[in-house]
Amino acid sequence: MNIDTRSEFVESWGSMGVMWGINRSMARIHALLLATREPLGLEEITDELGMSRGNASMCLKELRHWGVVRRVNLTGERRDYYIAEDDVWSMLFRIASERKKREFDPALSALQKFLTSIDEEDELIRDRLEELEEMLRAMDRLLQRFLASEGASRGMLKFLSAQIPYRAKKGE
Amino acid sequence: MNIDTRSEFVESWGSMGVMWGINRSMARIHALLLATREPLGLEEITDELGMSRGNASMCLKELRHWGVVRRVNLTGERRDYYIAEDDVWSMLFRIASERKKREFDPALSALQKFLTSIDEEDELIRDRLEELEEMLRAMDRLLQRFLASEGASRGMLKFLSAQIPYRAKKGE
DNA sequence: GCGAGTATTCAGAAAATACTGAACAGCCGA
DNA sequence: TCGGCTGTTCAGTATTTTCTGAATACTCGC
Repeated sequence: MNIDTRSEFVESWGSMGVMWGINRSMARIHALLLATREPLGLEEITDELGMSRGNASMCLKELRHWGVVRRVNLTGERRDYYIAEDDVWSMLFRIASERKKREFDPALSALQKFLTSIDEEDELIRDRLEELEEMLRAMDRLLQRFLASEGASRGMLKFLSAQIPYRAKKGE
Repeated sequence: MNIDTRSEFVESWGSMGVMWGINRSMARIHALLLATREPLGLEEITDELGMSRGNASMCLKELRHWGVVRRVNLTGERRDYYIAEDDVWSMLFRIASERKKREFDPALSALQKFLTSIDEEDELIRDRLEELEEMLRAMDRLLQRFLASEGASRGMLKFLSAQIPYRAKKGE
């Protein structure tokens, strides 16, 4: 295993974490565990990633809370060790659900409420906001469906992807 | 038009902006313009939203850059006025494309590169990362397709949404 | 109960991000 | 050319988010 490509993976996973709304440290720890066969102790993690024990401890707590990291006890060892769950998707789904609920849903209902209060003659505003509302509602239904069942969505994703003919990206 | 429901819309749109990676001020200005028939001047915006001229000016610049706000000149007026483009989706698409390129694509290719460097016997790691890679690749293709054509994607979204039988949300 | 080794917490430090407002620039009419 | 009005910029400030590390808590063998 090439250690450079591994740390490249760890770092870019860290950056992408932001996309899902989790912070860099958490995402880096998660990536490190994903990429490592042996359970890692707190110290190995802080050494490898250069972060404080406190931060690592809190991140691991949260990662366990999301259900993507598990604490294991090695026989004859007092220290705690951590491994990644094989199931990476569950995290993404839970986080996505959470954010939808916190950010998307309130915006959609505020829009719907506002729509009912627009004056009759205000066609320009009404039209464009109705269009917007329709699209958001469509997205809402899709998300609801998609997030409701992890297993089904995995299958759906693979299926949909298979339907799309190959199309080279720029530069390939 | 009810002014309270309007400002509720403006504020929650501001919060949702974070989801798309745009900051609160930008999203609030955008929402205000979306919800207003008449072109607004800088001062009206800063008054209504309680922000500084400097901040508003920079946000408007960026909103114009994304192509969702247009500057108009009222005859006989020296000041600049701003209106929202009717097309709200274009912003979401462009921002999504940008973020995919900046955050998603590098993570996927780092993962792919790392996969090629995993030792033969490392089945556990290889298996789970291959699974992950497959899903990300599927997502990549979908996004590529979806983001490639705004018009087609709108249609697709509406169509897919129409396919989903109605399902009440909790509490409805 | 004590001490060594480890984990957790959290107040404060540091870093990242967003915002302000004063200085400056551009424009126009007098 | 000057003065008034408006827009833009950006150095500095405020706010938010993240991280650190010392204090504390826990656990186990003695």
